[in-house]
Amino acid sequence: MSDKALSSSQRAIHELRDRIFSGELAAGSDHLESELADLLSMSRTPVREAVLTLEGQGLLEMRPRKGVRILPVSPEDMAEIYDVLTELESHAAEQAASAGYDVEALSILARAIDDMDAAIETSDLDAWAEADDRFHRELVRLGGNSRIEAIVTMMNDQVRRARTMTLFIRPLPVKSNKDHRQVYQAIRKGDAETARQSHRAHRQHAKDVLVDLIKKNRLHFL
Amino acid sequence: MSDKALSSSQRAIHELRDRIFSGELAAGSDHLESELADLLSMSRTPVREAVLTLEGQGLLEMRPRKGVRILPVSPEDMAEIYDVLTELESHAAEQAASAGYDVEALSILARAIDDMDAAIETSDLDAWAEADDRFHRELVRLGGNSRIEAIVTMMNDQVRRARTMTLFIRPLPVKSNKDHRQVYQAIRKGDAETARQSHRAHRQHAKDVLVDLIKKNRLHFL
DNA sequence: GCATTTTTTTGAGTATGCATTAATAAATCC
DNA sequence: GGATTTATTAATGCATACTCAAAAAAATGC
Repeated sequence: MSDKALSSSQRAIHELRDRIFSGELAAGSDHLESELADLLSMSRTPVREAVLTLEGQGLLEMRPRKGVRILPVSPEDMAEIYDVLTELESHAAEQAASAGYDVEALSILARAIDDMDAAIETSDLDAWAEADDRFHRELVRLGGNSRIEAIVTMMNDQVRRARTMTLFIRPLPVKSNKDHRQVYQAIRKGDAETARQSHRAHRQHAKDVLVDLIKKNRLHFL
Repeated sequence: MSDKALSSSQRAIHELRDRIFSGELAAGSDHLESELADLLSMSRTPVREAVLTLEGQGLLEMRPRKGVRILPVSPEDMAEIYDVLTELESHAAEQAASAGYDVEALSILARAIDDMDAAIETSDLDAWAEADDRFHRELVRLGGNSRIEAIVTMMNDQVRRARTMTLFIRPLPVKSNKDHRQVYQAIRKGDAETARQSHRAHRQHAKDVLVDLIKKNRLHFL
């Protein structure tokens, strides 16, 4: 409906991203430019442009003569990424708390928390993941720093496959929503320092759980 | 000596970056792809590739039919960027402190601090800026997170022009080195929390000074 | 003289072809 | 037979040309 007037480059970016996230283009696999061009039924030019863009986002790597490599994510990468997310999201939480938003402005956040609770009730992991993602995205948006938004989006993209994989092996995130509520309350009260530290602790814990999970399950390159 | 075997795309990236930093390609100015291609004596293809890359780094923006726009940096942008730098560098400081580096491993840091002192003695602002940059780069490197390194580099590039401009209007950073030494000492002692908070305070202060300076001097778009 | 339509221009997006050079295979030498 | 050189292949990097749509200019109508 909307990609009617989408350029080939743009289409290439989206289609490649989708295929990377779905695993159709597997982590660690190599692909010639011409192969990708054939796959997407376009010439090499827009494919090259898309690849260049995605390389900048850390999703793949151009290796002259060896093809485009879909970057795998090691446990070390996960740790790096979660540290970045921890720092930047906590800052966003702090800023959001300082901004003095009213209840109305925080409704998306509240909704996401409720949805997570509901999802856990019904053990609907996909719904939980979606709501969790919504919570974090909105939190960062409320932080009001467009660069942080962009970086966080990038980092999340980099771990998307890993998160999908682990979603069904990890323990049910029953406790997690207590953290979310705490962050929410702190923001509502305008308590910047508590918002910051609660979210920081929340994220650090998530990092530990995930990295551990990946190591334990020998998912060394996702 | 080194750009002997450099591809046109790579050359385009470097030359465009240099011209953006020098101001030869002025902030806010628009340039057709063909114009840039002529400027660099190459075809549009490698120029487009370079432009795409630099767009990903936040240095310019492609606006179809209107040309490539060199992105200006507003005081709000500066604030955003410094907040990112503050969070990520403090984390690096914390990690560096936790890593248990010995004196030898911290020598570059120590050297940079000494050089800043010397530069202030002789009021050599360029030397001071260079050493300051060296200090921050090394600190981030010691933090051991490659993504943080990349992001910090990107953010620094985005404010490079602004920093050059303000270097000669800002007050002599005489006090600044006390902060640096404090961070250094904390890292040496392995005191992660102090390292983190000292650097955080240092960066936050730097942000306030710079943003204020830019506003006061009406340098609204650098 | 202003608004609206038509024409022209021009710049970006894409396909294509070719030159270059790295990687692979073949051939030669010891 | 193994190692080294030479020949072949093939993927990339780049230039070029073409298409199409947007913007500017010109022409027309009122």
